[in-house]
Order: sequence, then C-alpha cells, then structure tokens
Amino acid sequence: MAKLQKSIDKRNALVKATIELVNNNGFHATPMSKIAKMADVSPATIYLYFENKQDLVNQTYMDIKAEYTNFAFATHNPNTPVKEGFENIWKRIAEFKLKDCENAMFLAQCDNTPMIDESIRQKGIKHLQPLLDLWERGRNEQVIKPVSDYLLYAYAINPLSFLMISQKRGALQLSKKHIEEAYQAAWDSIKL
Amino acid sequence: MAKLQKSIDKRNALVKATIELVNNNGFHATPMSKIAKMADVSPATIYLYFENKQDLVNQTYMDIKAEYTNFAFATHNPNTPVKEGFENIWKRIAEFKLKDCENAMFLAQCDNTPMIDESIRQKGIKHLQPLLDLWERGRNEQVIKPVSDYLLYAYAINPLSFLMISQKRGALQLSKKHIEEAYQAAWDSIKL
DNA sequence: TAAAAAAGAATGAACATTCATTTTTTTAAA
DNA sequence: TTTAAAAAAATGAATGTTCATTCTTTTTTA
Repeated sequence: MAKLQKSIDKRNALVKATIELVNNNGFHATPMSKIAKMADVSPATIYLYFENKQDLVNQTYMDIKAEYTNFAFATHNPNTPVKEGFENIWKRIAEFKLKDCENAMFLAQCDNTPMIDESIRQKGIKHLQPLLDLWERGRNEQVIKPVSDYLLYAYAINPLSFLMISQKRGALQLSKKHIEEAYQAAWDSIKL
Repeated sequence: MAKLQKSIDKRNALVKATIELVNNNGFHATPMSKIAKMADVSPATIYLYFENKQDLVNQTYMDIKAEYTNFAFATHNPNTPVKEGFENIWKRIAEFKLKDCENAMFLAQCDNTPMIDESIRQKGIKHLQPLLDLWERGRNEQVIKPVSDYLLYAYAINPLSFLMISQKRGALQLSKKHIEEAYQAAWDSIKL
C-alpha cells in the first residue's frame, strides 16, 4: 500500500538520521529534535514509531546488525573448506565495513560504549553463528588454532573496526593492497 | 605543602570519579553533580580545577594516557632485538589493560567515540613513538611485515582492547594461558 | 464523516555553569 | 605565640538552557 510504504519510508528516515547524528555527536549529544528535523518529521511523530529514544537506538542497532550479517554471510556456503570459507566471509565483512562505513561506525560505537541495552547487544551477537560454526570446524580439522571464539574474533575480525575508524578519521585510506595485507594478518593470526 | 597536597588529592579524586562514572554511563550520562558527589566535593569546586566538563574529560584522558604509556615502556630497551622488544612491550600493555582495567576502559571509550576533542587524541598518539620506532627497525631488519603502522597496531595491539572489554562485561576471564595465546596471535599476525 | 497519523507547542525534569556567601588558610602585627 | 584582617578556596543554592516526552489541535486517509 502507499500508506504502509509511507510509514516505512518515515521509519527508515528516522533510523538513517539517528545513525548519522549519533556517529558524529554520540548518543546523548543527539537530541530527538535534531533527529526529527533531519528526518523531516515532527518530534512527536518519532513516538508513533518508537517507544522512546532508547528504543529508537536499540532498534537502529538491531536493524543495522541484521543488515551487516546478512551481507557478510550472503555468499557463504557451509560446505566449502575452512580456509576458503573464512576468506570469503572475511572479505565480505571488510567490504561492508569499508564501503558501508556509516552503518559500520554506528555498530562500532554501540559495541564500545554503554549506549545500547546489554540484552540487545547479546541478541546481536547470535547473528554471527555461521562464523562461529566455521571456526569450530576449523579447530576440529586442525586448520585453526585451538583457542576460544573471543580470541579468534579479537584477532581475525575486530581489527577491521579499528582500521575503519582510522579511515573515517582520515588517518589513512585503505586500498585493495591494504585489504589484502589485512586479510593476511588476520589469517596468519588464527591459522595453525 | 599540606596545602598543595590537598589540592592534588582533590583533583585526583575528581579524575577518578570521572573515570568510574564515564565507564559505567558514558560521557553525556555523567552529570557534573554526580562526579562532585563521588569526589566528595561541591559541584562548584570542580570549576576551580577544570575549565568545564570537556576540559575535565580531556585532562583525564591525557593523565591516563601518560600513565598507560609510561607503564608500557618502563622496561623497554631500544637496543634489544626486535622480537624480544616487541614481546616485552606487548606484555606490559597486556598487563596494564587487564589489571588496570578501569583506566584502560576509559581510554578505549575515548578512542572509540567523539567524546574527546580530536586535537587531544592526536597528542595522545605521540606517546606511542617507542613502539613505532621498534616496528620501523623490525621492517628494516625484515623481521616484521612491510606494512603500515596502522595495520600493525590494528592486529598487534588493538585486539587487547576488545579482549579487555569482553572481560569487563564478564564474557570471559583471561588467564595466563589466554594471554600467551593472544601474544602468539599478535606476533603471528605481524612477523615475517 | 470517522479514524488514524502527524504536527507544533507546552511541560517538567535534568543539567552545566555561575553567583553570593561561608569557611579555611595565609599573612603579619602585636 | 596569638590574633585578626585579608586572601583564597570551597560551598549550596540559583540561573538559564536544553531536552525527552506528552498534550491538544490539525491534517490526512479510509
């Protein structure tokens, strides 16, 4: 329906405005009034779509997290060899983080501050299951070091967030070559 | 003087309270009134020691950053072999991040959000010079991969922040063995 | 024309900062 | 050493602003 579509557009505009403003100013320095203005909507209208500010941010987080993991695993096939599967997922994640920088920045901020309800963050983690499954297989096949998922994540995935933030700040510009170097470092850190 | 000492004590109490409250609630959800209360001081008194809230946080950041790098490089000798030197610095950093968790959490939050003035963060980075020098030597001696400092930092150092945050959240408890595994991953990711 | 959606203005709480006093410390004269 | 005036430090209570949220009215949709 045109009706329903309009609602979806408005909700999306609110989510988008939230991401941009929170990225640049942080959660608490982002007033509802500014979000409303950027989304071309009255402040009161936000409350037709979201319970309150916390809910708006929680939902934004969940939306983006889902989009992120959908993208990351879209081309994943659980039957490919571990090394190949990892390279594929890693490069999809890298592509998302570096191309869809706004969204990725928002996730990073959520994951590094107390701005999101902890229960919501916990839910977000579950989306990573396909990667954890791959690692489990890798450990069994003695292709990947027998260490915890946290450690693997810390070395294989998390560094991308740091590189992304650095790029956003203008500290460096990541070329194809850099991505390849980063992938090598990631794989070297977890392979057996 | 007893006089001067008292002032220093008060300033320290304010800095300490700032760290604890910002760690748990974030910058903007930490009112000056609460900082004052926790430091056993009137809100007005804060303004005798700091220009305003932003200045309080900036100074807190600089204080802790200096403490952090002093600790990290305290036992560093620029003449030791690269591998050995790196292991030493890495383990000092790990010790700081995991034992002096409150301070390290605060730095992580500052580095991952827009809460600190960018110019202040830039200054903080300079403290890392001894590590960058070591890497430069490592690249020359072909002991370390010929990649940028950012990449080396992203893989060799930054993962510790992730592990620290995870530990703080209770997601895992890092034992001696985990630290050793993490060190191996760090070294594997950057060694040639 | 009734119901739903949206709007702008109003409300009340929270907060950073300042102000007017009070308390403490310093100074130096007795 | 004691004392009291001056200076400095500290305080609690205001101030004015900002903001999330709600209320009442208007506009749009069915």
